[in-house]
Amino acid sequence: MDRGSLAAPATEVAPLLLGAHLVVGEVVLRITEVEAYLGDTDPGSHSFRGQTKRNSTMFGDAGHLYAYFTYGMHVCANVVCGPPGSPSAVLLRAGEIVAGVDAARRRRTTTKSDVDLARGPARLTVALGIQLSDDGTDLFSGPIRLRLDHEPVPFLQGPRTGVSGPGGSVDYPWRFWIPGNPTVSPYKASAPKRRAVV
DNA sequence: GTCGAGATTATCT
DNA sequence: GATAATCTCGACC
Repeated sequence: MDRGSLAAPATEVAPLLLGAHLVVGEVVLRITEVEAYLGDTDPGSHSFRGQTKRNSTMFGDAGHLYAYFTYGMHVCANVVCGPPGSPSAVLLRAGEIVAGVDAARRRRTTTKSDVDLARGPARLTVALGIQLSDDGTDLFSGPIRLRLDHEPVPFLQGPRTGVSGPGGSVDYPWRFWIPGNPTVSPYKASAPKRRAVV
């Protein structure tokens, strides 16, 4: 697999990234959860509203890193995919540190367990040391490297829970994750215990 | 473990 | 001035 593998719709690239390794310095992350963003189809995407200076990277060539600030405090990392002109990307939501745990944990002192080191989009970037200045980095020649030489892994896919309402479901949050992995986001549909009504 | 509210800043209208 | 692809902390079960 190489850069060409990323020149496909985000919904097809997303499962390819599951189980892939992202190498940043001495830290190696195994991707366990991603989310596909098709800019011209998903209203939730930054690019849906048109190209701006911030998301211009997402309009560029596949195989580049799209990093952006969110909520002022956090950085999220995406892998740009699809052919040029298609503002699609895959958001890295969660991962598992398989090497360089020390370096990752050093950056995230608030985190206790190794599992929590990269459980979450913003946490992931902190653990890897990805900054806003890394936006546009080539994932095949830059300091941040994406390795797609892994074996295919089983994965699950599903829309956001609770949005299955008829007519009102304009949301298309294509989420892909590796089932059974502890690093996958815990906050999903969680059925309310038996507390009072919501 | 699960639920609810606050924090904080770059970017866009 | 309003918004946002989130995280953390405290409280409850």
